[in-house]
Amino acid sequence: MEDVAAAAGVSRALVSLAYRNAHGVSDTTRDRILAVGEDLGYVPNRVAARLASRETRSFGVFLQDLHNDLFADIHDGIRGVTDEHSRELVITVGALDGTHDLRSLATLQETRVAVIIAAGLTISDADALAQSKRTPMVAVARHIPGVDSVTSDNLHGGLLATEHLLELGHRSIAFLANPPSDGYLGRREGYEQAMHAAGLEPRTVPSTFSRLEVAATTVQLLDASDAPTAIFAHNDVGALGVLDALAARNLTPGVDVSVVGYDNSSVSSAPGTDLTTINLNGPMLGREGALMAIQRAIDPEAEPMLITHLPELISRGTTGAPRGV
Amino acid sequence: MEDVAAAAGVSRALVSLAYRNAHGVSDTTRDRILAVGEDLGYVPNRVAARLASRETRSFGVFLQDLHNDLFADIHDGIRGVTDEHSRELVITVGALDGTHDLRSLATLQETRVAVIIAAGLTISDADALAQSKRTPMVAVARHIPGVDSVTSDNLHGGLLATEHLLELGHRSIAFLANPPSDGYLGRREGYEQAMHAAGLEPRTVPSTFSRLEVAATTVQLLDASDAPTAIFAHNDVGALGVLDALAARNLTPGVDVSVVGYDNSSVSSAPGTDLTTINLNGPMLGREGALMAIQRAIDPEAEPMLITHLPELISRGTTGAPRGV
DNA sequence: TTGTACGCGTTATCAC
DNA sequence: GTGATAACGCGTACAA
Repeated sequence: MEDVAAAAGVSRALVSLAYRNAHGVSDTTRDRILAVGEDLGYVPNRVAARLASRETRSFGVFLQDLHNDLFADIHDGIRGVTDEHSRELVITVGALDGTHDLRSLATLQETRVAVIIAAGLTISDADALAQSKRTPMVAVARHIPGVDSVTSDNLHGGLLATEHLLELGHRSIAFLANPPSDGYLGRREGYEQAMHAAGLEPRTVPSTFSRLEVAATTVQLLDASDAPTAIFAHNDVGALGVLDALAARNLTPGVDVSVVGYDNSSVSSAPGTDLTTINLNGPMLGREGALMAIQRAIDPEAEPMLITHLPELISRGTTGAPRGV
Repeated sequence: MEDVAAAAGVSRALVSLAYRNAHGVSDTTRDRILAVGEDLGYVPNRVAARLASRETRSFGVFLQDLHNDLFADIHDGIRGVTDEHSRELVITVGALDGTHDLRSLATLQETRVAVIIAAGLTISDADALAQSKRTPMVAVARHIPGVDSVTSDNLHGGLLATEHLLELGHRSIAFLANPPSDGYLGRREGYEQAMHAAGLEPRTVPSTFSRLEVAATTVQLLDASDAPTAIFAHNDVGALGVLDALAARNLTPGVDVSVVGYDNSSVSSAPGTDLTTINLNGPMLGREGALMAIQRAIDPEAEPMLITHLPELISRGTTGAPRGV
């Protein structure tokens, strides 16, 4: 930068202003400076810029699992907003078993991002709250009390999914549950409430976030003497695992066994998948999360914000009446 | 940091060393320093650290499309290596239409990463080469002359896929091609060579990287009077689009129409998808790309490196003999 | 272990 | 309105 300034016959400060399109530098001088910079192969150093500017322009983004299309949807939503507001994104990725969450958040904090937009955190409410005291955080797809959150009513979604299956005539409905953790119990509760309301005994089968493992669990379930006629999976990735298991057993989704997922991630609408699911609307959650982050960056002291959407059922081809009804 | 040093009764330099687990700090002092830091709520500033250390420890990662499982695979492979070597990752994401590539590379360059690991770049060879002169680059899943590359022989893969279909007895085989660009023509050439060798006329249908758009193109193809009996898609995402189209027309993959993908991204092996494909081995490409980046960081002047794998066919359920054979 | 010169911009504060 | 000067920001590295 020093060199550019010297070669252009101006001060370093002016070079800085020119590169940032700041006003206070005449068009002619700016063009000249940029031309000289180009000539000398000067590339501004963002690290130095961040340090010097006490950085408030970039947001951290935590995405739990790149193999889950929902997080690609959320990322799309976030970037749609941040691109428009010319905010940079610092992205970190979790791990399927949730062991990366705290480390990723620490990284973002150490990078001094203005706000962390976290999608799919599996840490406890308490840990998340503590974390958000240090660097403001927006939780996406999860409600964390005391922390800005953009979420959807999971209990309601669980009710919708289960009631849909009940209305189709199913009585033997299993729920493939994710590992229990703060903030991810609503779907299970919705399922159990709906079952109880129908006078049925819930059948909650513990499972994981891995498509393969859900498939394995489902195969066992299907092979049992009391196999359910319908399966509600805690998310779409799980539902894909269920569909895998049905394929392995040569069963047709929606005919032999009904399947409901959760998320409406973009894969679920593909004709070849055609999964009945609950619409979480990842792109919208991402957009709103980013907008909330912008608000939070403006006023760090404001009360925690909360947006809760009411999810809807999207009925597609993987659900139908049980055999013999 | 100043405060921590004062409170612990040591110098700033020692605090720095303590936080980096560097040797030259006695265990007791380090523990004391960390305790004091914890007390004061001190969080080291990575931005400052990067600037001060003239940064050579972090790698930039460019992933073209988060909706494509291949890039999740590649990311997994990269992180497996970089976690072990305690290298940080700065991640940027492209856009389906390739318009984000240059901007993402510029961002990584401005962030002064040691090496950029780029997966799925769609810019021209010339642009990529020019870019790599500024910041060393490793191209993953693509060979760029003059740039470190970890790739797979796409022409060979195209041959394998087509020959597989020919051996099954297919004569009417269409290739759904990606938009033409440097470095992504091998699969098409392999297809065309194999067709010519069999005395058949290639039928290359232009398409895109979007699952939805490939599905739409395929539906048209299936509805034509001269619909092919087999379809080879330029990648797995495309093949999923083809499967979508088959589902929409109530056709069974591997029975009514055979489908071959390309990548063997982790979705393709799911029992419910069970896609015949060419194994690109994303996790391995990622690992090798990361290892190559480490080499490159050590010796920026070494000759460009190139690893080319010979891909293999993975025959699964979406291919079979054509009807009537 | 410590002192201290960096690294590389940004952002007041001024001068014309 | 244009441009210059100089004081930061926050660690790291190297000599002492």
